Amino acid sequence: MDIRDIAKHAKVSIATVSRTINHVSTVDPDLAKRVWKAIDELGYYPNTQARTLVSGKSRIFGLVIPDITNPFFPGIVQAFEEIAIQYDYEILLTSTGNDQHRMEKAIRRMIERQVDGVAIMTFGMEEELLEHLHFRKMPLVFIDVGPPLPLVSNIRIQYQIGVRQAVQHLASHHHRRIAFVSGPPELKSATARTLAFQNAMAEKGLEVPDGMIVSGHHTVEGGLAAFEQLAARTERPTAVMCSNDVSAIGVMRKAYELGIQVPDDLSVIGFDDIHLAEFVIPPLTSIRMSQTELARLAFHALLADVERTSLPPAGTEYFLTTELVLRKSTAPVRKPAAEPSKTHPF
Amino acid sequence: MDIRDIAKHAKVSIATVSRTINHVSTVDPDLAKRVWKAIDELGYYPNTQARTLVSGKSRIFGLVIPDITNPFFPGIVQAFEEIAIQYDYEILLTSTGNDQHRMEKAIRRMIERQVDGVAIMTFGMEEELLEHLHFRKMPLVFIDVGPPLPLVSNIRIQYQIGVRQAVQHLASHHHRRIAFVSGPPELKSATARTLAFQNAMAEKGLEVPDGMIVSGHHTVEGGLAAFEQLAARTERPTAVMCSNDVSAIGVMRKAYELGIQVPDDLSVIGFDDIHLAEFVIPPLTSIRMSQTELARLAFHALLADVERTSLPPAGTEYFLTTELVLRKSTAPVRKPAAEPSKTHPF
DNA sequence: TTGAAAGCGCTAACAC
DNA sequence: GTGTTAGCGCTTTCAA
Repeated sequence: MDIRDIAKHAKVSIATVSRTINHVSTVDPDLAKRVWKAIDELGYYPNTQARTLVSGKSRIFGLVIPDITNPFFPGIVQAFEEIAIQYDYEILLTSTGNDQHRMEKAIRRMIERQVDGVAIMTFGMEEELLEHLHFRKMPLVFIDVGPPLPLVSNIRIQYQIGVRQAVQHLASHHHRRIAFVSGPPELKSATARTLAFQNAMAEKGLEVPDGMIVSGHHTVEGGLAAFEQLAARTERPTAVMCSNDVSAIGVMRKAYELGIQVPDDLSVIGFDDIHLAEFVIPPLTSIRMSQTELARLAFHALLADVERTSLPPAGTEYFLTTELVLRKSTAPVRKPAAEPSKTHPF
Repeated sequence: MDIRDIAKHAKVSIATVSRTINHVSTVDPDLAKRVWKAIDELGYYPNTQARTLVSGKSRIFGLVIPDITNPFFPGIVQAFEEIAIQYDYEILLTSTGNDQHRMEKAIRRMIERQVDGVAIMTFGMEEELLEHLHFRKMPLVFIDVGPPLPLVSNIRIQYQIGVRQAVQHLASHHHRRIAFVSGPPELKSATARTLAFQNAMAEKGLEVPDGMIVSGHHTVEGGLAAFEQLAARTERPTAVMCSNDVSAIGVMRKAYELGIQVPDDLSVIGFDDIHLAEFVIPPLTSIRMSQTELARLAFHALLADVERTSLPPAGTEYFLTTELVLRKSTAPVRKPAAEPSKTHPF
C-alpha cells in the first residue's frame, strides 16, 4: 500500500495526498478530509525512507554516548528522546565504549542513514572522522571538545562552579587531605574535572600530594580499585571526591569492605548526581550536572543548525552549570589531621 | 556524491558498483579493486534510504523498552546493540514508560521507518496495535506475552526456577514471614513473578498473609514506599523479596532510614541481578535473568523470521532460565518468630 | 487549487 | 561478467 492507493481511494492525485500529509495550506478542506478518511480507512503509514530520499532530510539525529551502562547516560538518552519525539525526530543511539574504532563505525552508519545531525557525548573524535562529518555539512554538537567550526556547537560544562563548592564544603568541615578519583586520563571531560579539582584546592591553599589523584575509570570497579590504593597510604585521605557517581559508589563499597565508615571516617562526594545517588547508603553528596538540561541544550543546538538557512557562525557555545547537592556522605573530620604541635614544644 | 560518481571515476557501470558494494561474487576482481579504490578516494558512503526503498529491507530492528532509566534495560540495550552491529543491523530504541499512548506512537514511527522487526520488552500491547504490525507481516518478539501467531515469537522466562531457589534459601534460614514487593499489577511479566512467589511459598507450606504482597512499581521510590508499609505491620516480615533490583534498593534504603539492619534484622532479595546489585551496601542477593542472553534470544528470534523464506510456524518459543545469586543481603533470622511454646505449658 | 511528471540513489531483472 | 533500464514511494517543480 502506498500513496497511490490513497489517491485512488480518495479520488485525488498523489500530489494532493502528499500535500495533505504535509499540511500544505492550499489544499481544499473537502479534499483534505477525503484524503484523511482514506488514510484512516486503509491504515496507511507514509514511507519515511522515500520521503527522506527525495527531501534530503531524514529527521534523525545521531546520539553517541560512551556507555549506556553508566547510569548517567540513560538520563540523557531519555531526555533527548523525549524532546526528539516532540519535534518529530528519531534517534540513532550508539554506545562506543570510548573506543575509536567503534566510534568510527558508528559515525559511518550514521552518515549512511543520512542523519541530520549528531550529538557527541564522548571525549571527542579523531580529526579524520570529524572531516568526514564536517565535509558533509553535518551539524554537530560536542561537550567541551568541539573544534571552532561552523555547524559545530559546544556545550561548555562549568565544572569549576560545582567543584569549588564541594572543596569549600569539605574544607569548612576541616578536611585537609582530600583525594580525587579521576576518570580515564584520555577523556577530556574527565581531565577537565581533575583540573577543576586542582584549581579549587589551590584556591583554598590546600595541597594535593602525589598519589592523591588516582584514576577510577568512571566505573564502579575502577572506584573500588582506586580507593584500595588510597586506603593503603600512610596518610589516608579523610575525604575523597570522585569524577563521577559510579566510581564514588565503588569507593563507598570498598570503604565498607575495609570497615571504614562513611561519612564518619571518610567523606565522599560524587559527580553527575545520577538518580540513584539519592538512594545509595548513605545517600551520596554529589555535584549535579543536569542530564535533562544537557540533552535539551544538545538537541536545540542541533535543531538550530538544521533549521538555519543562512550560513551559520563558527562554534556556537552553550553553557551548563554544575552545583553541589548535599546529602549524607560527608561529615566533619572526626580527628583533625595531627599537625606538629606549636604549643608546648617540650 | 552518489553511485554514479563512483561508476564514472572507476570507469564502470553503476550496476558494477552496486554489485561490488554488495559483494556479489561474479564481479571481476580487477574491476572490484577499481571500484573500492574510487569509493575510498571519494569517501563515498552508500545511501541507506535508497537501498531500503528498493530492496524493501531496512536492516533496522525496533527495540521497545519500558524505561531506560531502570538499570536492567541498559544492559539489554547494550547487548542488543552489540549483536545488531555484528549483523549489520541498526536499532530504533524507544522507552514507553509503559504508557499505551506512547507505545502507539513508537510503533507508528517504527512502521514508518520500515523496520524489519520489533522486539517488545514491555508488558504486551493492545490488540489493535498488534494488528497493525502483524498485518504488515512484521516479525515480532515478546517476553512472555506474545500471542500465538506466525511471525510472533516469545521468550518465556522461567521465573519459577529462580524464585523457588530464593524461597528455599530463605526458608532454610528459618524465615517464615516473607514479604513480596511486586511490580506494577498491569505488567504481565511482573504478575508472573508474583505468581511464582506465591507458588514457591505454597510449595514450602509457607503462608502469605494479606498485606504481605505490596506493589513497588519497579522503582526505587516504589520500593521505599512498599517497605514503609511493610515495616508498619505488627508482624513485620523478616525477609522481603522484590520483583526487581531497583525496588530492592528502595527497600534497603528505607530499612536504613528506619534503623533496621540488613541482613541482620531483615533479609532482602532482588530480581534481575543488575550490574550494580553487586556493589550496593550490602551486596544484594538477587535472582539473575541474563540481560545478554535475553537480548541475544530476542535478536535471533527476529533474525530467524526475517531470513525465513518459507512460511513460518506460529509462535516460536524460546526459554530463558533464572537463578539465585547469593550475596550479602540475606542471613538467618536473628530471633525466630515467637511461636506459641509447645513445651512446658505451665 | 490541483494534476502530471521528473527525479531522489539505489537494486535487480534482463540483455548483451 | 557487465551494462542498460525500470522502478522502489515519495516530494516538488511546472503547467493548467
